[in-house]
Amino acid sequence: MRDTFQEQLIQARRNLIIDAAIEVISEQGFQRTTIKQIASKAGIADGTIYNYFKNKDGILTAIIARLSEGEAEDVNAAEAEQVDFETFISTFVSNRMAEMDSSFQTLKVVLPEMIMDADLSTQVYEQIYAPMFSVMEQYFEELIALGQIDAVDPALAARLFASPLLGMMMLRLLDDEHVATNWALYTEALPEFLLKALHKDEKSAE
Amino acid sequence: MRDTFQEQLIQARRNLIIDAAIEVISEQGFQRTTIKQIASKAGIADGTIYNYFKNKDGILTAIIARLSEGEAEDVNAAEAEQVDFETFISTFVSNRMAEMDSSFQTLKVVLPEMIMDADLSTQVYEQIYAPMFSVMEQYFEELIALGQIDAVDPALAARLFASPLLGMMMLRLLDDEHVATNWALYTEALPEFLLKALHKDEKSAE
Amino acid sequence: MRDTFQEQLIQARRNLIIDAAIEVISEQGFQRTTIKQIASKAGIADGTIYNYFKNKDGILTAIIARLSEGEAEDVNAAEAEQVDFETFISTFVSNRMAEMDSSFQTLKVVLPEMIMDADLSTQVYEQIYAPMFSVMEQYFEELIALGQIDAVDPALAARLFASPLLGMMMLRLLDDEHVATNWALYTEALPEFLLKALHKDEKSAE
Amino acid sequence: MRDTFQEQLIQARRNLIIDAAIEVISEQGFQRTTIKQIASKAGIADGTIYNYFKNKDGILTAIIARLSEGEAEDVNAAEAEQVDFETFISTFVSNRMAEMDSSFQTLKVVLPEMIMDADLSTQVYEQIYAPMFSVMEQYFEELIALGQIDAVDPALAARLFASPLLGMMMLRLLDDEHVATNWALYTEALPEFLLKALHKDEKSAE
DNA sequence: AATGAATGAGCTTTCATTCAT
DNA sequence: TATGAATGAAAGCTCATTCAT
Repeated sequence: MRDTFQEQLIQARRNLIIDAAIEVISEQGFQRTTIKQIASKAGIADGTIYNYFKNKDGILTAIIARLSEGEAEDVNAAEAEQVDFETFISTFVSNRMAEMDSSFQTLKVVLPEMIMDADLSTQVYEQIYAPMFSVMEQYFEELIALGQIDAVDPALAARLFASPLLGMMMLRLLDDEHVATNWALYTEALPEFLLKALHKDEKSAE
Repeated sequence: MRDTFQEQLIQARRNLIIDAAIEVISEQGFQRTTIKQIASKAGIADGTIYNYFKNKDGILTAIIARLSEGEAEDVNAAEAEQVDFETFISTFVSNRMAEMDSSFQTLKVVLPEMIMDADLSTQVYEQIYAPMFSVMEQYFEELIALGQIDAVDPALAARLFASPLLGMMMLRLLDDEHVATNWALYTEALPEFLLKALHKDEKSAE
Repeated sequence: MRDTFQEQLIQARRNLIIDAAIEVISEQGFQRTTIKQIASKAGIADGTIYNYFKNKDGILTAIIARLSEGEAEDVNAAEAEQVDFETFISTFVSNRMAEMDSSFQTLKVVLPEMIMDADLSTQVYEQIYAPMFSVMEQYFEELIALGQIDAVDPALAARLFASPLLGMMMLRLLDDEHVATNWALYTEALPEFLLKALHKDEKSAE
Repeated sequence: MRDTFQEQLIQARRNLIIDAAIEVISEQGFQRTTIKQIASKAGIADGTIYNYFKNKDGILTAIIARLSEGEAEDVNAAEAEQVDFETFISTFVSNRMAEMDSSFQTLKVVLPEMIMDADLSTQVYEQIYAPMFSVMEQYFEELIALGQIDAVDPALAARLFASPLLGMMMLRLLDDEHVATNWALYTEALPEFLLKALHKDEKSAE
């Protein structure tokens, strides 16, 4: 009981620091951000941070860990529940788009570091994206087997399918104004875009 | 004559340094890369770099400048020549994909910095992407007017159209193995993907 | 109470550094002195200096500030109290000579920088010497009006009056042995020297 | 003949560099001045300077050497010719003041370095000032013997005598405007100032 | 003899990390 | 546990000096 309370306090403190870190780092990058800035934003002293994190990299690791928390479940769910393709797409799109929107600052922190650090990239990719693609590949395999989409390499299909969403993310990260202000519009437009792009071409079947 | 030769020598030296810089920075990021590392990779002394670049940022600027050299021409060309949509897409896709492939390391250097630095992002975005989108928007406006694609906001159409390509870039940057090893395959698959996704839905027109 | 104690600690630290700086700089000049040398002489680490001073120039500024602390008061006092000329001279001389003696090392630090940097010269001059001359000029104007000294430009009189003192300073700075070892003797001799030099020439008045 | 011509060429080159050096150094000090700046002002390449001077310090040495060229002769002359005191003073003052005026920039270069470097100070002092004071001391000894001035330590008398001149130099170096613009006036006023200050006090003799 | 590109030692400054309080 | 002053390694950058041309 006491331990649990203590642990919760510690978790709260860690979260406080992580929140502050994300806010500052998302504006200027991890390297350019100093421990002092993070501590100052969190309203604590520099040294205190080292009671909660081993070192500066530990903060980044914690930020990444937070990112992987809410992932891949609905994909599994969709697959498990055998929802039809159209429903799956719209669910998938709105979930991913909502996710990107809500964790935008975190992505701004993590993605540059992933691009710059091969090890980190591999680690996060295998942890977050690989499982997602794995599930999607299985899903697409089934769809192909069912004849609902054209027969292609499922791995390729999964990545083609994901690409517009990743592209939206890229545009958001690059501060494209139209995308930033019309996020909802893109969330609406994407399902049909994907559906048409992936759906079996009726004419070619004739 | 002599001046030209001198200038060429200087340019060659600058390129040598820029090449070395791209190589090192693409592996560990701009901030983490030291002048010593770049100099060492280029086979010269630290101080020599400052004969060719004002400071460390000057190197980044030069890398960016190199990125903007080969941009936006064929888009203009396509638009100017009024090529039909199908041809335009496949040309556009293969050009962009080839570009991304060849300047991959440079993108690995520049993109993280763009994401982390709002000013840099704006500058590069307006220099490279904005013109591209501007041309594409005009193109899509015409297509809509001609009834070749469904009537939507041209800005949105342009971004939807670009998103799978940007998504491919994202996957490359995140070291997705399937994308990296099958780049050619994706270059082939994308035009049809885009064509179907954007083309006027015949059935819905009936 | 706590704050005051903290502030005193900080002041003590600053003084420690300034003392060390004066000692080292007076021996080899500001430019030639490294932060490492000052820190080493103060018995602290390089970085610690930057907790107390913005940068290297900040140390010089602090040294100059220390110089201006004890200036110009007795001149004002003498002027205000309308002391007779003879008393004024001997007071003025012994005060100035004592001042130069006690702040000799500081002068060795500041003066070369003043000579070499026009901006600094102007700043310090206007802060320290200009007020002194201004008061002295008023004093000499009165003396001339009272017929106690020959009628000359008060500005010139003030500077002539100050010149032997500044000359003594110069000789001290140039390590003249006789002046250095007989400072007290010069302090005694100067008042009469000045009195005779400036006093109204009785014979010429006849 | 050929050698002499060659040597003259070399001397001319050296003088060109020294002139450029004095100009630049007098504005910002020796340390802050770069070889590049001196070379640029002299209209030659950096490396060329090293054909005429061993290193940067060699330039300073040459500047100092130039300073000692025109010294101490008229003092000797005056002493040798047994000119009367009044004439001696006015000659001495105008010579010294003219010297200071003409070699002002050089003094601005050399003096700070002398103050900052004990070895240099000793060297220059012994070379330039010590002989002057030595001759002056002899002169004052004679004057005292002749009863023309009060009996004091000749060394002290010589320094008191020199102090107003050194004070004028100090004021010039510190950019005192009144002194700078009225140099001629001070040259006129100083002889009487010194004469009265040093002359035997008739009243006290009564 | 003149050049100026190359060199690299050495400077100022920053900042992650430690630790006495 | 929280603090923040102290630390010192390591960075970017300058510039006296060298030397191939």
